[in-house]
Amino acid sequence: MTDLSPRIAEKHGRPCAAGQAARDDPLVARLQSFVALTRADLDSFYATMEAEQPIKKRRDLVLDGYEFCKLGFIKDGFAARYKLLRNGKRQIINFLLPGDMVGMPGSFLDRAPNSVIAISDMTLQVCALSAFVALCGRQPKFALALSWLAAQEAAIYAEHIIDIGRRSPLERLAHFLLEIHSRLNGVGRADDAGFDLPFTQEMMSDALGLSVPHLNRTLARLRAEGLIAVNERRVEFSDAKALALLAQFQPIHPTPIPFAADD
Amino acid sequence: MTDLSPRIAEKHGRPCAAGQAARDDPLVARLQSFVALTRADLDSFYATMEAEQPIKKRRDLVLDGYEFCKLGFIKDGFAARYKLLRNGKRQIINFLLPGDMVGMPGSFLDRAPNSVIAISDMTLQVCALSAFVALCGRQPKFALALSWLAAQEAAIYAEHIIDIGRRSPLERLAHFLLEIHSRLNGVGRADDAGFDLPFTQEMMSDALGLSVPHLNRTLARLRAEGLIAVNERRVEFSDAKALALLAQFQPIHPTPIPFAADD
DNA sequence: CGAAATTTTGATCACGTTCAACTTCAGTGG
DNA sequence: CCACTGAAGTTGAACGTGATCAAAATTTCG
Repeated sequence: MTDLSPRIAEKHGRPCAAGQAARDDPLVARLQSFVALTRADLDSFYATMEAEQPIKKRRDLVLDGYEFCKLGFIKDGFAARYKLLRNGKRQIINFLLPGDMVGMPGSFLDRAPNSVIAISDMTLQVCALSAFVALCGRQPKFALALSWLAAQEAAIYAEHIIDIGRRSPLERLAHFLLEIHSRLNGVGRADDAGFDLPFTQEMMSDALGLSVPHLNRTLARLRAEGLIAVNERRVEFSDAKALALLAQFQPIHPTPIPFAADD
Repeated sequence: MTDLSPRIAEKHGRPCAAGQAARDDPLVARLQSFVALTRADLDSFYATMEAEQPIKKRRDLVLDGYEFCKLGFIKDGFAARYKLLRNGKRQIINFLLPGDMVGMPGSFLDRAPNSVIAISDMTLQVCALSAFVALCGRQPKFALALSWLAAQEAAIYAEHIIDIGRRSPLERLAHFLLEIHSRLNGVGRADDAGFDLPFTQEMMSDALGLSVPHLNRTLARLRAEGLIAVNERRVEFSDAKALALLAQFQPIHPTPIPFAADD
């Protein structure tokens, strides 16, 4: 029904055009795990983008309570979605990594339900939500891709609820490290052995619902038990097997969009 | 681009056809808050449904770790999305109310990341994910609607993270009651004064990351402080103002899908 | 009605918070 | 080059909240 260019004949799950783009665009890398994108698709996608914005560390990207109607895709850098409470406590809901979306769920609601702050220098691709909607009208696969991304987001949040609600601090931290590693790995920002932690302990404690001292001790315990090794912000999984077992970690993999026959 | 029947001429945000359907279908009631649906739209939507399934209380709808590729829409009754951990603890991620979706996010991943169980008798409208995708190819507005629903889901999860992570048990329970009330109200299952609680205290404690005794005491405290009144499973908000202040509750309202000119 | 599930109450204790001090390190300007 | 500053990480001691376990009271349901 849509104008799928017949140029690509490959089977599902193994797209497609533009290995080029995939290499420098983490979002494309993510999308290609569940939807085939032709070069034409990518072109019309990039055409909806307004600009590639550089963002300074510590800049607020979204403000809790305000209307927000852009869609931002992180090309590089890190951010945190959080909420500040009356009592001064902060809960980090999620860390945003390359390939993640900034306007979700804020742009879909009358006002953003939380804030987003850059925790490193970033580069962002931005478009108006209405422009993306228009694109979806022409090519429904993008609307479906959006749903798929949103579902992944929800699945990640669900794990965070489980982390904070019922996992012990040790399991919680183990699960967190594995999750971040898995997500970074999915966009080519980590290797099998480990990754560079882009967060401070204060941020992690605010994400995991712990106090900073306790997070610190818990991290020390993971080290003491020989599960991880940390130096210079780099985390190595000394015993990935045991760590995954401790955390009961199940990686999140999207299923390909089940297009009927063609595609 | 899609066949929007010109039959309806009303302005945005105030749809449209089929007040009939809206009255008995909570999903339609929800959708109409952010997308205009013609009678033709509804017809093609209902046409993708396989069946209207009655479900018995305590039935498992989705099993953690198994592939699941249906989309279920709750017409009536209640369910809980949860995860069972090795240590026997259970975390309820979300309660599913009339108008909620069952296959989110399970059907979008290679395997469901959590289980869903019916906590009352239910009636469910079910379709294959692939059938819904096909519908979206013909009418992109449904794909967008799916994204909007997913974004709402994510926003609700985000609040749960904040609840469990950084709100005191009292604030947490207050927030929970207000959230459920607001969601029930949105599909015509509650009045301004209060609502019928369809959950046991054990379920609520598993949702809020508390022990049953502590949840019970916290509930008693809300009563003692004159914020709510409970009898026969019915919750009345004696002092809704104070309750919302205590919980820092901000209701979640979707913004209309920003279609360009027409529609 | 009887059995099972749910709600309520009580006593004890462990875990994680809080608060405080100290260390380490990177960046900056004198 | 070193002193200064502020941010981040580390360690310790005391306290309090909420878990745990147990049992009774109450309600629901087969």
